Amino acid sequence: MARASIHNRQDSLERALQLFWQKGFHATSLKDLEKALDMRPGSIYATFGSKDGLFQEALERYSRLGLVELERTFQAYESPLAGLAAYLRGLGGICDKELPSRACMLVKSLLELGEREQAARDKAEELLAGMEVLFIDRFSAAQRAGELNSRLDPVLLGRRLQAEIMGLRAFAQRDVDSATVHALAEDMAQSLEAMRAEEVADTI
Amino acid sequence: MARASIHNRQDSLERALQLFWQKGFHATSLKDLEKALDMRPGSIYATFGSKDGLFQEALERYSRLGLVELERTFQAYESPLAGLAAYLRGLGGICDKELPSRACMLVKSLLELGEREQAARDKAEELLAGMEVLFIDRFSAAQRAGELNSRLDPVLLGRRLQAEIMGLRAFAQRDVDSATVHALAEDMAQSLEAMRAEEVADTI
DNA sequence: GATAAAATTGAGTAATCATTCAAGTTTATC
DNA sequence: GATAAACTTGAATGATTACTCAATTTTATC
Repeated sequence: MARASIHNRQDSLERALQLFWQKGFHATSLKDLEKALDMRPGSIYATFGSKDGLFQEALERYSRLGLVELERTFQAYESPLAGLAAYLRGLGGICDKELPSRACMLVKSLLELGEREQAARDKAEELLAGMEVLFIDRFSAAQRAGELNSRLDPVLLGRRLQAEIMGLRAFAQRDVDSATVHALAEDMAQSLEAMRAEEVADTI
Repeated sequence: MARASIHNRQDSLERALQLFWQKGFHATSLKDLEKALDMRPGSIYATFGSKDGLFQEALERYSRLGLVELERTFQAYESPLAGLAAYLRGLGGICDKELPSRACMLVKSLLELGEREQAARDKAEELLAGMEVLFIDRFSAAQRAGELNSRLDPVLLGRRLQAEIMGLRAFAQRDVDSATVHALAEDMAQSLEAMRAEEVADTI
């Protein structure tokens, strides 16, 4: 029948993801991808269709893995607010990890891509919207659990948290000490925890 | 003697700035610049040296104009804290303005540029550091004026504000309503104002 | 108007870009 | 081992990239 793919598709995609995350869409050439994937142009195009298509698949993979880690963090904490704070504190250590970039790949893409890469741009938008929903859900859960004053707006809080994370990670892209980013994340986490209602709200 | 430059240097630089801010460094081609500046390659290179050099000058202009607006906002308010809050609220209207991009050009550059554009990257870093200093100064002034609890760290607050602004503007780059960004900025401004010490601290 | 300095032009460079496809290689099934 | 399907190869494509430079045009001064 057929020849088994010597290059695992997921593995190739992961390598492409690392490269795109580090260098961005425009600065990543097909030559770079050929080297990173150890594949010749024909194979790359047969497998992924186009540079643009490969990039979009990389975006989806990035987002999927990010969501998994997010959910995993949430599940480790019974309190929704504690889960969100823990996620922020985890991001404080982003400089200590060996990552292709400290900035979020979705944000990098959102800021880099223009009309000529509309499809990929839309993809990044869509995936960011998905993340936003998750944050909002957590704040809603916190509210249901009585952790949060019922007058606060989970939608606003979710968006604010997303903006805060975007900012933290963009800031971390600067040439700054790990300790600085840790302190920043800790400060953000404390702001979040300060929203915790002192007493569980009475349900009349 | 000489022929007077028909293209005002500042004017050309402004056009280049608009283009670079909108499309980023890599996606802006010399063809694009030729059209926007109405200059032929020879003139561009005689005037600015290289695409990279032109970009760095554009970065500097962007930062200079940004700093002017920042200082102007601060001077309009006697209270440092009120000035910072007003700047944040002003950013809430960023979607209503016709700008090349809602995201900060320095942040876009920081996230886009790699080792191959090290000089421009360093320039963006340096200019961001300059902005950070301004924010820190304002928080220090607020502390001296007794607006801020003396136990708070102006350095941390300044960095946090910069991260928050980076986040707000990156978020505003998403396909969101103007009202959403206004609400986000208002929320951030209120957080800032909530730091105001209720009473002026006693100077023992 | 002659001269010279400065500014501009635009065709041309070599390199790189994403992409294609005919030919070759590998593998599964008979 | 023959067949066929799947996969890989890599030279070639035409477009685009940043950049150069000899020739030209413009302007200031005399």
